[in-house]
Order: sequence, then C-alpha cells, then structure tokens
Amino acid sequence: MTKQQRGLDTMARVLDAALDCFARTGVYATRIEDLAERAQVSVGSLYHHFGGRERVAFLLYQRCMESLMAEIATAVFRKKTARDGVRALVRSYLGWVAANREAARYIYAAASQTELLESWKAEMTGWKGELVSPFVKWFQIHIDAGSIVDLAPALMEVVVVGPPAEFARRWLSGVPGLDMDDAIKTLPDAVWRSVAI
Amino acid sequence: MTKQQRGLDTMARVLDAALDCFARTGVYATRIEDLAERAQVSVGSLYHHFGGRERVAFLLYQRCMESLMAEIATAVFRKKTARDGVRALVRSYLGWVAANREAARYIYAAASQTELLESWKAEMTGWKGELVSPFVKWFQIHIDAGSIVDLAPALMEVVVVGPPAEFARRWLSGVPGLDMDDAIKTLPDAVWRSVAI
DNA sequence: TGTACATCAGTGAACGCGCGTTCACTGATGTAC
DNA sequence: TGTACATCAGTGAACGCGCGTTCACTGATGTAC
Repeated sequence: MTKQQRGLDTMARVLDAALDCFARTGVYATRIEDLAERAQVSVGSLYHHFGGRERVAFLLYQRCMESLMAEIATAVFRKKTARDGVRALVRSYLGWVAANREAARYIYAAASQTELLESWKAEMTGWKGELVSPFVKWFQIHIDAGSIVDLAPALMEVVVVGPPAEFARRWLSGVPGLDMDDAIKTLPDAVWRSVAI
Repeated sequence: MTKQQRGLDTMARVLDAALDCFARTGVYATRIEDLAERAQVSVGSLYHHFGGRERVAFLLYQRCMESLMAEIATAVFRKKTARDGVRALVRSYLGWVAANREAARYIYAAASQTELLESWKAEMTGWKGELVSPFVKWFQIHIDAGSIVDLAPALMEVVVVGPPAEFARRWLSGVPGLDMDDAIKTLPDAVWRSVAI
C-alpha cells in the first residue's frame, strides 16, 4: 500500500549512484547494471521502485533542481534591497555550482535532453512553476518599487540567470582560462547593471 | 589519395541527415541505419567516410558553429560604436537561432555531451580559438577606448552571450510564455547595459 | 504477546533483440603512357 | 584517343554481443485479531 522506509532508503541510494554515473558517463551511456551495482541494489529491485531508467533520471533532476533553488532562495530572500538580492542570486548560483559540480553538470545535461523530459512534461510544468513563483513575486515587488527595470518574468530570469549559467556550463566542461573566483567577483555586478534602473 | 567530389557530396548529405536526426532524436538515439537511409547512403559508405557516428557528430558541430559565428561576425564588424556592435551581436545571435532552430538545438545538445566532444578536444581548442579571436580583438579595441567595461575575454563572452543563449535554450525546448520578438527587442539593451561604461 | 495473512522489498539468471561493425566484393573516377 | 592500373566510393547481408527487461520466487515488514 504505502512505501516502507527500507524502500525509500534504497531509492535514495539509487539516486546517489545515478548522480555519479549520469554526470560522468551520461544518462543513456550508463547501464542499468552499473547503477544497480553502485547502489548495492539488484536490477530487479531497481525496476520495482522506478520502473525504468527515465524515472530515475527525472527524480534525480527534481532533486538537484530543488537543491539549487533552495540555496538561491535562502541567499536572496534575506536581502532587503534589489541590488543585494540580485547580486546574492548570482553569487549563490555560482557558489552552489562550485560546491555541487556533479549535480550542476547533470542539470545542464538533462535540460537539453528533450527526449528525456518530454515524458514528464506535464508533471514538470506545475512543479517548476511552484519553485520559481517566490522569485517572480520578489522581483515584482522591486519592479513596482521602481528599483529594477520592468521585464516580463521569463525575460528577467534569462537576463539574471543567463551569465552565471553560461559561465557554469563552460567552467564545468573544462574550458581553459575560466576562474570561478573571478566570476563570483565580477558577474554579480555585471548582472545587476543590466537590470538596475 | 585525395577525396573525390562524389565523396564530398555524400558527406554533405550525411551531415544534412544528421542535423535532422540528431536535433530531433538525439545523437546516441539515432541509429546508424536511420542516418544512412535518410542520406540515401549505404551504412558501409557512411563508415568509409566517417569511420563512425562520433566523427559525424563532431563535423556537424563544426559546421553549425561556423554558421552561427559567421552570421554574428558580419552583423557585428560593420558597426562602428561599441553599443551598436554589442546590440547587433545579441540580435544576430537570436536571429540566427530563430532561423536555424535545428542547428541551434544541436549546438546546445552537443556542447553538453562531454563524452562526445572529449575525443576531439585538442582539435577543437585551436579551431574555436580561431573563431573567437576576431571578437576578442574587437572588444579589446573598445575596452581600450574606454567605452566598455574591462572584463577578461572569457567573462565578457559569458556576459554577452549568456542571456541570448539562455533564452534560446528555453525557447527551443518549448518553455511556455517565451516570445522571440520580445527577446530580440529587450535583450540587446539589457546586455549592453551590463557592459557599458 | 503471539499467530496468520497481506503487501512490500529484493533477487539474479535467462531471454531476446536491436543495432553497431565488418568485409568481401562491385562500380566509378582519376592518372600515366 | 585508348588502354591498363590504382585508388576511391559504395554496397548490404551476416555476425555477434551488449544490455534492457522480465518473472517466478524468497525474505522482510506491517497489520488485524
């Protein structure tokens, strides 16, 4: 009827293993058996809980995304001014990436796998909306206060997240000449300039 | 000894087919046979010219990337002022994406497939350097003239390309509520603000 | 507190097949004289 | 201009195997009385 604690534990172990495997080898390049072995679980058990690899990939994506959003939320929402909030957002985004390279790598890889996420599209739209809605409200307040340019939420998100996200992608894929500390110093101000009034 | 015209033609046909297949189904989800069929080529011939799927993927990546960079270059380099150049860069980037959705989709997908590009890493570093060096020079001139903030090339690239790239990714993956015309109107100015002095 | 029953959790060998890769061969194009 | 030879281009059936998925079964945990 309901899930037992033991089941939840093994699901967590599988997701841990999936983070390792998916980030390094890629989702479709990791064999079910690799996953099972690394998670100390039989393949049968894995199928019992997830029903297949795609479900593992989706649940892992949710887990990683929620971790990122939680970190950013705590950094932003305790700031009073728009300037401090926007800069904290960029800084915490980059900080999270540096501290969770595998999760970040996986988020970026998964986001571009349309095939992968297509199956869960409905389930995802609602979930993602809930994650970002607090930020939309926060920005709206500062737009109304006249301290931030008036951009539609989707464009605001792109303008603010674009630079740190682009940096993170390149940094994670080992592009030479990229220094995370430099980025943490300069990108917050650059992003703030683009939305400041 | 040297390649014949007939060989070059079939290679081009294979790359055309690969753009279709890779952008829609994903690189590793497209079967060699699908590629061959769509390109009107036998699998044996495909192996004769490329030696495997990865080489197809790499050459296609180069082709797409060069198309994008050429479009941006012609748009930027005829502008005199830094402001016009930066805005033209963002505008032409988005314009190219809108006009070449499949190629854009593939660029983003391929860039996050470390496994894929790892094998050609050496070959790519030099090639990519040649593509971006004209832009580095262009920006340096305007930095020296004091009309643009002094950022390291890698960070400048991230700040300028980040917003349009992030928008493009989301737009291509069908995130609801994204309008390309809106982006073309607002992003160039937002990006310019972040690098203007 | 103990027993009986139901459901969940876990196992791993066996099956089956999709698909990449090869290879011996034919045809086409180029070159030397 | 023609002939002979070399190399490139193209073919597709056959092979082989990696790997996802199933399934009948055992063990563990929870529940009702």
